[in-house]
Amino acid sequence: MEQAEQIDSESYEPAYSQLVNILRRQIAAGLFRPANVLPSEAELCRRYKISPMTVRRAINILIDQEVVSTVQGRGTFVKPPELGNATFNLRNFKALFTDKKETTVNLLEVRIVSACQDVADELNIAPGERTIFLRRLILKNGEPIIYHKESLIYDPGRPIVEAEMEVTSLLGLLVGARESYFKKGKVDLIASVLNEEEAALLHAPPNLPAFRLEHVFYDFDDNPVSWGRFICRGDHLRFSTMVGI
Amino acid sequence: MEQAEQIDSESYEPAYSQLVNILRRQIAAGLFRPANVLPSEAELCRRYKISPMTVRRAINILIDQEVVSTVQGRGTFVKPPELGNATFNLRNFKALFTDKKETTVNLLEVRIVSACQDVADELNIAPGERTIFLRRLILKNGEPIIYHKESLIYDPGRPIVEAEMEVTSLLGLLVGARESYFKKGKVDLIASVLNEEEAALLHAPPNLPAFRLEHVFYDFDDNPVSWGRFICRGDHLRFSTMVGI
DNA sequence: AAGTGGTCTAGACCACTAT
DNA sequence: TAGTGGTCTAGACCACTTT
Repeated sequence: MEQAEQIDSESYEPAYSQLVNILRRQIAAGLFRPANVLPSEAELCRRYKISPMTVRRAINILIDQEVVSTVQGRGTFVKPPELGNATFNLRNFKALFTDKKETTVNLLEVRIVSACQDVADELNIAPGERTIFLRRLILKNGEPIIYHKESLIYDPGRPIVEAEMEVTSLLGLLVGARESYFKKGKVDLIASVLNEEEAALLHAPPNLPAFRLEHVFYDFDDNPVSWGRFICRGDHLRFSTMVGI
Repeated sequence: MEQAEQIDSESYEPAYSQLVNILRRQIAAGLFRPANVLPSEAELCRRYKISPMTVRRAINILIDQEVVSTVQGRGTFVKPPELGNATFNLRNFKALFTDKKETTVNLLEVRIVSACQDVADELNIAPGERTIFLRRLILKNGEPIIYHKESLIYDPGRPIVEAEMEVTSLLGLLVGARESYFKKGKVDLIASVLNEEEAALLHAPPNLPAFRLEHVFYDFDDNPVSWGRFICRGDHLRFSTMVGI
């Protein structure tokens, strides 16, 4: 039969990973179709001469790749691709920042201001309390593509405030290139259009479609520390992903 | 010391999962901070009286939760939360569909049409070839919230065409509730605004911010079979996620 | 040399499903 | 009862880093 592929125990690639790839290839080739059952784990052990734990590990990986699902006592089944379990990540968004030759960050404004109502709500403080307000413009090859506004809790005792002032610390938010005083963050993606201010800064027409990426970061006491939003021209950013194999 | 928590081998919850939760709680509580090193795997074996494989499994889960990272020979380190590895899923989008009491789908149009240039490009056929063109309106509590346009390869020999005609098959795309003739799909998320047609159908003003969710599905020969887009009012949909713990 | 993560084995035992 | 997935052990061996 078509059982040509074997696992090379001498390979640099671990056995479980080889098996993942073998099974993915077989599914992609149509050997197993959605709702079909895969060979049992015991059978896979025999075929590929590996132990049950190694087979199990491979299956577990396929499960959280959403390629198969298992039913105890019945078997392992190929899952059809579902639009509903597509996931989008910020790789494209991050790529706009990470090329340091092409990307520059302009700090437009840093001010200590009294929190207005909505900032106070987001940061869980009383209106009028002092916050640090930052505005940044991210340029790629000299062209502005992202506008960032951020409000930070003002607390002289919290070293993060000083660090965040630096323009470079923006990268820290994105790729966590340093020790962090944050425990967690909440991130929202919202459909938007450029208002007058944003359009002017981004050299784009008002009402251009845009993504708004809002973020709130929390410290280890679960208090919000930073609230901000990225405004991204819709014509410079799209999220793309695959479902299935 | 604070080593109160132990693993209950009688529990319904597997040991590896218990350890994942114990470590997550300890990190969330600030016991281990970003850039700190976790106890070694051997140490965790001793502390929790479990075998190396079980500890390893827990660590692997924390790794792909992006909570920790490992360096061979050095140790396991707590990762700071990073905006850049936020991922968005379509749970909110799916939720707009799945409540069958509140949701109805109106099939506005089904026609066999000659493919125009852009549809031909997407479906990898010659312009003028026959395709099936569908337009659907998804209503929640009687209010239109999503507009769907789809073009399908017309091939009498392919049973999917008949199945796709049914309005209910839209759900199949989303949750894969049936056997599938698709191998994979490509999904794009794009910032948009409503045009006149969309605005009229969705009872919304033109230029309202909107998400455009484009999809192409492929068969097992990697040929595109379906191309379409969902137009979603931006005020009815937002994507939200967390980073860190 | 000692300590760390990383892979793997060869079985054991359990829970569930089919027949 | 026989076959399936699911968990777990107690070690072995390897690659890497630190001292």
